[in-house]
Amino acid sequence: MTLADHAAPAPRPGRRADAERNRAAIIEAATVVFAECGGGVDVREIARRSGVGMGTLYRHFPTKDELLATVLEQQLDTWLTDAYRQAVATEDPWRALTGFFEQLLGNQAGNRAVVESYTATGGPGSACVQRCYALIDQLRVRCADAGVLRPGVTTDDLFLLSGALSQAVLTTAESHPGQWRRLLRISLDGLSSRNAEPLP
Amino acid sequence: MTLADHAAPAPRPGRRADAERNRAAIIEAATVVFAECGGGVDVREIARRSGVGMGTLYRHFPTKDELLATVLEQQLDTWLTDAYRQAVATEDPWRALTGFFEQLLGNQAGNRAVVESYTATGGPGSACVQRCYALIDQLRVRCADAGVLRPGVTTDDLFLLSGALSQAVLTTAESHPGQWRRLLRISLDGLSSRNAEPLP
Amino acid sequence: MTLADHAAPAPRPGRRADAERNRAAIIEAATVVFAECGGGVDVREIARRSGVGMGTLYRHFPTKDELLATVLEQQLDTWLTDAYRQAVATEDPWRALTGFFEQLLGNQAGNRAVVESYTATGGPGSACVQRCYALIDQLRVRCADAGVLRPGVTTDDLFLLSGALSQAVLTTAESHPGQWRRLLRISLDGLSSRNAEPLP
Amino acid sequence: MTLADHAAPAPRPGRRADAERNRAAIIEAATVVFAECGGGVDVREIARRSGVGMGTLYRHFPTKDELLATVLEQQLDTWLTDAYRQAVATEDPWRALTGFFEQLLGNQAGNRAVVESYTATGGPGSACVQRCYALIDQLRVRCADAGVLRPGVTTDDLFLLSGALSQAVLTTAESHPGQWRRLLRISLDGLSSRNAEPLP
DNA sequence: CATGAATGAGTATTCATTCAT
DNA sequence: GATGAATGAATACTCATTCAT
Repeated sequence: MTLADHAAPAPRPGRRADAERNRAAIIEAATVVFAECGGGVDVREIARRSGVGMGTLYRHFPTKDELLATVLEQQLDTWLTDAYRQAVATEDPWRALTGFFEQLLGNQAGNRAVVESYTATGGPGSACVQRCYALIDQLRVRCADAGVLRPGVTTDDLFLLSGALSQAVLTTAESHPGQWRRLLRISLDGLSSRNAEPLP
Repeated sequence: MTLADHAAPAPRPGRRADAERNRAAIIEAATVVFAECGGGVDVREIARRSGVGMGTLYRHFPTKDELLATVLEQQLDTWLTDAYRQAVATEDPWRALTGFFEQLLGNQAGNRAVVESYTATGGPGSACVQRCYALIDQLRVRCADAGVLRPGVTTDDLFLLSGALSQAVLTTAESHPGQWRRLLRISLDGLSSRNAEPLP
Repeated sequence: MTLADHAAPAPRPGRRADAERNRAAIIEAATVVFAECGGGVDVREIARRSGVGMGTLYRHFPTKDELLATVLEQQLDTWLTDAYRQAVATEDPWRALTGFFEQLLGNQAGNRAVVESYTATGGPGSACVQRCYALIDQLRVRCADAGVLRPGVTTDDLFLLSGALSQAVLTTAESHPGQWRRLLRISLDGLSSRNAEPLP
Repeated sequence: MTLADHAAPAPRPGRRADAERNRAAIIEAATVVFAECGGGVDVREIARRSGVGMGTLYRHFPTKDELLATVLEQQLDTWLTDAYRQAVATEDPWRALTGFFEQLLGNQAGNRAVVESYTATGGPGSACVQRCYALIDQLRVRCADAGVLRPGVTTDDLFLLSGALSQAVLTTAESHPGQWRRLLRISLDGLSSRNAEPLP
């Protein structure tokens, strides 16, 4: 898997320029609106902020859910790409893992819809979740090979941790921004090989 | 603070018996329904399962939110009472803290509305949150005094952790029940005084 | 089968008076509106003319289709009852059959929705269609026993004829009202035993 | 009136060839789609099956109704031409009339839009209806002159009969294909001079 | 006081038609 | 001329809350 596979906005050939611009406007507006208001917002609000009519919106995304999914996937994808880029550039396996979490979570601050989707299904859609899972798995293996990871820790554990922490990120987004970093540090310390007790 | 302050149903004087019975029935039904379906359920479903009419329901709780809050408060109150009872009965401060989390989270397994409320406001309502916060504070102090708690850990940290973990409880309720215990163990290990690095 | 089974408006016990009044108002308005505009009308129009809110309408009829079906059934039921009453009171079997058709079709003049439903499914709903079918069957047997009916004519034939003629009733409702009676007469004459050639 | 007047596609001079080809493609697709799905189909479906864009479709037919009318006219025109050809080739006036109906109705089997249009306006559009009416009139006169037609039967009667029977054709298209022929036979027998009673 | 019927603004989605490319 | 993207009013249905019985 390479970075380029996901970072590009995927310009479809033979597509009219303004259509592509509208599609982008819709996604951009939806990203903001979903993040601010959660998945329950009125579709009209998104259309309004996109500057397009309802029909246009529904031409590009045949369902509100599809739009939501697209936004979530793209959002998470961007974050994953950023986080992964930094992780591979980091020599120390443990720092790579730590940095990955920090970056991924830092991006989610205040994004209601993403966290909601974690709540509902355990992930915003299989394609993207799988990628996230795969990345975490890579990082876990590096740490395990280096002997810095607590024995018995699974990728599932790390993945679940990311979900739980994104909840914390959201909860504290307004009242105590940044407090989640303390929780992250605590959890990661619990994951270090210095804690050798078997997990339940 | 004593247990009795909160555990009793607070019988209001001059209240007809059947009114009290209705109120109890509403809360009982709402507890089940909110837990199963989340805060988004139709109020009618609650009225139906309570066996009372809509008017009665709205006489006791002028708003859906008020009913939700009441249910959450009572729910959490019960759990806190249980958890606290066990905590005070436990000599070892660390075990007391551990047991408290375990019991509190174990109760939340599958309760959609409670976790949702953590998501939305950072807590299910001030009165109850304060009590929870106070209990956690007591447990933290005991651990800190005994020197078993990582230095610098605040009550806010522990409280936020409880919220994050309830998210994990819910996420895995159906697919991987019990996996949250591993996360709890990891986090708590990160809280032990064996990890002495300062938190961010 | 007796007349009373269907003619009564079926007052449900324990039902609030105004609810029943509303239900009646809705059906009445819907009957008019569906007849005038066909099944495609906006539900709001029916609510408006009923003098009730949308919610009330949907409380009584959970679906537009259900309302439409109810109206059609009741409409047809009333007509059937009228037509049947006259038929049984008529000694001569052939006149009974003739009168039945005449009365049934005469009622349908200008009712768009009823004819539409015949178009779509071959009948406005099984319960009522079955009754209609059964009545026609009775009349057919009487005629056949009396030897006045063309041999080989089935109830299906008569039933289909009624549908085809209701189409004619509607078509000519405004431009040539009453012309359908000529068609009815022609068809019925073709059904008399004076025409003995076998049907295809 | 000759056949050639109507059967030809009326090539408009100064028209580019591909425009004419598009127009033909649209009509062809629309014919199929309207027949299958009725007049309520989405115009897009027709554009899709035509292989042309919406703009092209609306350039040729400024309105959906206009397209529908065109299709119906051409459709009926073709059928009429066929039916007429056979009618003039038939010596016996009664057989000519009978064959005309049979052929016309046989073509309509399963064509939703045509029957719908009969329902709505009493005919698919004046030009074509007039031709149909004229043909029926010719056949009626032949029969009347030969003394095989029931006295008093008008062209209006026959025309209305054709509409009523097309309803029957559609109704039974799927469940009892061919049953309409029995009804046709019955009605035509009612039209024979053997039935001499005056019509209402 | 209990009941549950009534309310009506709000929501996602469709489709005939127009217009920029 | 052709294309198909954009438009936006229209439509069926929901649900928190009120109020007549």
